[in-house]
Amino acid sequence: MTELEKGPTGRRRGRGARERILGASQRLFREQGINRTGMDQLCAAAEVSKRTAYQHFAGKDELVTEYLRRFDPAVLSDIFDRTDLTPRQRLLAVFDVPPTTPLCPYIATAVELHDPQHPASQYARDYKKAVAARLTDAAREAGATDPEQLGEQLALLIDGAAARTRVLNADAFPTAAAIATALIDNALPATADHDRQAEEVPS
Amino acid sequence: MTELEKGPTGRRRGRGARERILGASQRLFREQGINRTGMDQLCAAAEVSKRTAYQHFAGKDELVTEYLRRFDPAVLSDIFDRTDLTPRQRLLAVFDVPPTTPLCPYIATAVELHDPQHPASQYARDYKKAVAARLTDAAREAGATDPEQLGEQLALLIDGAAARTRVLNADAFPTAAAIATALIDNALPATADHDRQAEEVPS
DNA sequence: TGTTATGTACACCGCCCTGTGTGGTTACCG
DNA sequence: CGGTAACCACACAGGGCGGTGTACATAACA
Repeated sequence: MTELEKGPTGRRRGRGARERILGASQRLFREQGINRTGMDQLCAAAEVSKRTAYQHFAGKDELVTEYLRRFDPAVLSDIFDRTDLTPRQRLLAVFDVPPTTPLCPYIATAVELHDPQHPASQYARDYKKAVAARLTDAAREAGATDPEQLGEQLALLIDGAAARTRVLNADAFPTAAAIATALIDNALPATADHDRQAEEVPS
Repeated sequence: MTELEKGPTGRRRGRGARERILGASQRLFREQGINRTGMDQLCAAAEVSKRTAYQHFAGKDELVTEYLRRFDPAVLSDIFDRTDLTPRQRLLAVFDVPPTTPLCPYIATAVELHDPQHPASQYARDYKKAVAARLTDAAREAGATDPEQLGEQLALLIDGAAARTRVLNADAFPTAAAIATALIDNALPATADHDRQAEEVPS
């Protein structure tokens, strides 16, 4: 269809440049990092002229910020909105990340930009707080004695697994899951048996 | 000064430009990040001519690698070599980091360089493994049922606290310490009481 | 004292970066 | 069919980057 209509240089013509730019950002920023990905390369990968890119985004900073906002649906919501899991299972499902994930882009972006006041860094903070809040909700739902503490602890485990996976080049999420199990079992003394039975027969 | 380095002929070398360069690296790389610190600025801060810097280090990559090697004595050894602490106290002392620490430079470097094969990234991996090994040793000394698991878990907590502190701009080490306490109490069922008493009267 | 390693001063190179100017082309929509 | 918004091609500015060339100064040692 329209994909086959190409210009002199083989680039796709037509509309939807913004989505192509953001798509290329997802791939390149994760694979190569933000600082090592130039706008030239990015525009080439998106099959978009440089001029068009700067008509959609005021600058690279704005593009980076917008790039970070496109993870939420896939990561946060998909796990927490599953109703087929018990609250306890939901708390643990966060650690069942497939090894395809290179690194939490929020941490990577915050480190690469190195400026806590950068809009993208602020968004990363907000996102991390939102995840902790979600975990706290699930912990409360599961009947934890101190839901806020457990939520914050599990959030730290996620970040620890992400950072350690990056540095060691080896999956650290199983270790985090083991810690999470111990913490949850400690925090849910009364309903632990019931929940563990529920895991055997999810529905 | 007392810092004497031998040349090919065994003679003393000069006035410590190398040390000044590495000192400036410690400050600037941590404060601004590696990618955002140019060699010009670095040499100016070290009060060293650019030419001299490139006579001591083949390139920025080599300087970065050497910069990473200068943390070991201050962080790793100082804590683990304290004999006035019980093994259990040593396992927890790692989380008593003063809030002056901006971020674990090993994680930051690995993320910034973004190349797992870079010598500095490899050294970061080695260092993280060494820390985990030290923790495992202490865990074994403390009589943990599975020292390797506990060591790896505590190492993950350290990295989690570091990463989270960076992203949230708030100290996450207390949370990590709380988790560590729970894990240690779980892993040291028999000797827990003895160790806790030993804390009251360290020597 | 003279020699040599060490360090200085500073201009300079080539590269890549973000970002723009200009003018032409294409797709959609009334 | 005509208008307009979106897009393209390409060159280029301006600056920072890592790294070098050249010529000179100094400190330590023989």
